[in-house]
Amino acid sequence: MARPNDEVAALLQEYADLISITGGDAFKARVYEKAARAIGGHHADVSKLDVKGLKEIPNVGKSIAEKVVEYFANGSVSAVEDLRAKIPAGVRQLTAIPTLGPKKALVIYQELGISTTEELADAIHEERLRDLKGFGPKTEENILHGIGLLQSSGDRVLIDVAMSLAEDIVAEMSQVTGCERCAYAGSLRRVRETIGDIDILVAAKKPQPLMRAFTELPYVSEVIAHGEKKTSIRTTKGLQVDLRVVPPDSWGAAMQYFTGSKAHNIRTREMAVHKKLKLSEYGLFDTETGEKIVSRTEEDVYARLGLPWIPPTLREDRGEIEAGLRGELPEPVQEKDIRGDLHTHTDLTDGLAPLEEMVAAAAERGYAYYAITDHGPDMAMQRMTDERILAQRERVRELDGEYGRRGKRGGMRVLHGAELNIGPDGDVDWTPEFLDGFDLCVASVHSHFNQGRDALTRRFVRACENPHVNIIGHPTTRLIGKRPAVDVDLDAVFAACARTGTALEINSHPDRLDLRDEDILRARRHGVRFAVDSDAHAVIHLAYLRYGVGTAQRGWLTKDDVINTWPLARLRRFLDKTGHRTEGA
DNA sequence: GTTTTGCGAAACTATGTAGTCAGCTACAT
Repeated sequence: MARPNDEVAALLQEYADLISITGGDAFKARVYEKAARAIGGHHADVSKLDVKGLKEIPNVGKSIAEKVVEYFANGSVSAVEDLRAKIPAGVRQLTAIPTLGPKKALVIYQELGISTTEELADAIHEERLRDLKGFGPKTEENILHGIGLLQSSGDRVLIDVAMSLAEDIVAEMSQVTGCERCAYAGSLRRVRETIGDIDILVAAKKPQPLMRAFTELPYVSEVIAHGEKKTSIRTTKGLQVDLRVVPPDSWGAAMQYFTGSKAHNIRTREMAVHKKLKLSEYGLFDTETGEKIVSRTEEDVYARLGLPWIPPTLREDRGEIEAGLRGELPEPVQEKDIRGDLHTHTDLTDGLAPLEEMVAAAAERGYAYYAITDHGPDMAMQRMTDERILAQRERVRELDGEYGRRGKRGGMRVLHGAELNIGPDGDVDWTPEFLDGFDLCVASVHSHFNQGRDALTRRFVRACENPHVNIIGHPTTRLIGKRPAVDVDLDAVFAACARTGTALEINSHPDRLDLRDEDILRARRHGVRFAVDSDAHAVIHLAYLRYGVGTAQRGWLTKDDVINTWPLARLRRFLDKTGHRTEGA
């Protein structure tokens, strides 16, 4: 079930789109978009607010507040229904076809009555678009190509897939003569969980050799656009990559522009306008004289706007501008702050590498501590027994002895934990007495995802109340693009975590990234602590931590919010939920 | 339509590139 705020945000966004498509007042469309964003990002449940409460949300006035109340009272909003009656849903969907926007979609609907992709394809084949003003043979061809792309996939890809391609392209472009600087930007630099296209920025005096090298990369399947300043290609796997070449002294302004987000850029450019300046990818200019003021570094650009440099992961127009103006921007947790990984597996259960290899790889990463947390026996397919886990513990204690005295930070302590299974009623593996023997326990839901909201909420809360459960693993159990998050009252779970001293995991696996940024922002308001873990099932997975850290940053977390940045002594005090445990290994 | 200003009316509009069709549209952040 979608969060009520998200339902309303989607409805208001649709209304804004419909206003744009029908050629309505541009200001009005913009206001609805702003209100949709504000409500989507609002911390309180808007279904429980009255008109007065709703009006306290920025960019929500009387009219929109009343529409929200109407929506929750009737299940629909008459103004939206009126526009829906004029413009079939299909017309809005037509704009999902690449190269077909609202203007052309409306013309196609009004002149030919077409509102589905199939009808449109037929009309093109029957050459019925030819007579419309603004439509030529190339447009027909592009629309057909766009329909093909839409049907073949066009989906966003997981961040690790995009990252490895981007790093490869950056390395390739950096080799080209004349390339002074090269970096990836866009949603990848902002560490969004999925990536729609890859943005590569190059600083060079002469763009042509770089543009040519770019279009000649081995995995280019199609050159979408090929200009002097910008070239776009599609890879053989269907991912679009945009290359932008700017003069070297525009680097800072160009990075600022190309990193986005779009909403963040609109805000910064608005701020420039208010100061009688103009901000573009080439620099910050005086509007009247046209004189360039700054452009070399992002810091220069932000500073001239009266802002501190804003970390890319915060640039989503979620309050970072206001916080920056107030001097209250958080210092986001960094990968180097992480002292240890608290959720990892070995080949004793479903991991691929033996304990010794995982521990050695962890030490290589410079960790001060590292926890092994294989699955308990309740996940029957893992074939765990008391004997097997106790034998592992013995070996962990030996390794702790070995590694405790060496390593990059004066020794790495090896902790013995487990990943417990939260059963349908909230129970976990093993007896309390047996669980006493672990240094820490992660507990996660692995099955029975569709119990219903109330039962699932009770289940999570019960796990939090268990004195042996320290961390809730991959809390919503989603798999990006494959399995939705469980329907649970997250605010109730967050409150339980804060009350019981249970941390929430930010699982760094690119398939999961769970919790996600928006949930982290909400959980943080409850005073919850977090653990950024890799959930590594192989040595190479330990490096996924970078994505978890990026996600934590997007949730505005600082070092202090994340328990595995803490020194071991402080971590141990946190892990001792009842305050009764004696100091362990 | 909301916010700001000062109670009805004014102000609010991001910027630039490439493509395609003959002035815009779509798209990128």
